[in-house]
Amino acid sequence: MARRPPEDFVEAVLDIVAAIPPGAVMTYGDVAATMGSRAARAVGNVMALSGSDVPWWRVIRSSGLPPIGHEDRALAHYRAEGTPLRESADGYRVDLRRARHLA
DNA sequence: AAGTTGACTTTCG
DNA sequence: TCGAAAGCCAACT
Repeated sequence: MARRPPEDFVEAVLDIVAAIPPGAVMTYGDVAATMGSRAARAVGNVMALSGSDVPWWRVIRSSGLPPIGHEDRALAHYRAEGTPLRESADGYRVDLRRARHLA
């Protein structure tokens, strides 16, 4: 199982995530791409382990949905920061078109 | 060295 | 617009 990746990888991810301005979001793929890699999954793994110290809710999937199991908490943050949301029938999803932050 | 796993992405029907 | 399948990357056993 994938446990904690080397600190270099972790720090790189945390640095990028911490650089995302309030009200904006980035997809895992974008974060990975910013690091010069496409390890979207590895990024998610890092968030799951060390994401406690960074605004993890600003990192979401390409679908505009936050990580599985954290949709509720993320929503609270989005509403507090004024992140553009698209309200759906039984849920919501971030308006990537406007909230996406390019590094 | 080969197989498994994961807060993913993209393509196809 | 949605669901299933395949693809990819980094790390662990």
